[in-house]
Amino acid sequence: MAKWLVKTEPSECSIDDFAQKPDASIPWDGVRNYQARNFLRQMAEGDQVFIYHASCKHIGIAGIVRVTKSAYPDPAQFDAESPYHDPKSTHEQPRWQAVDMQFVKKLPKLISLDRLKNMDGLEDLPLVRKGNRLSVMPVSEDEWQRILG
DNA sequence: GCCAACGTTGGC
DNA sequence: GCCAACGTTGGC
Repeated sequence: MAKWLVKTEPSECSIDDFAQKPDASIPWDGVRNYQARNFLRQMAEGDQVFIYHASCKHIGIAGIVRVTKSAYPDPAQFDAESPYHDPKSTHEQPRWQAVDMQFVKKLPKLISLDRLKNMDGLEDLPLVRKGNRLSVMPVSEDEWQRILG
């Protein structure tokens, strides 16, 4: 079972939004980057995912969710009213995918970006590399355990 | 296919 | 709010 990390602005969707509806599957949509999309496509039901809070006061990994539905066409791409609308996308050949995710747990204490940067064994994690903007990335089992450890 | 211009991300 | 880094767009 693979492990992942996704970035989010907590003002948009935070770990608390998942925690408030622990039984609900929440769509993870709006990914509009090809590399991130390709990782979304690889997600399988049951995969665990770190929720990373970005562009906010307390930056870092805030909790864990799991994939409840693997990739399907992101409805927002067809919605002309949506900020995620993509006029070049068609139902026949949708460009963008979404997955559904469900709450697993909130970490007792947020793991800050600063701590992640100073942790051994995370050198290959795109998150801590300078200038990296990838919003969906794989996390190896070893990296996952080091982060939780 | 190149690359300059532009837009976005995201830490600080 | 600033700005470095990066991705995308579009003219040529």
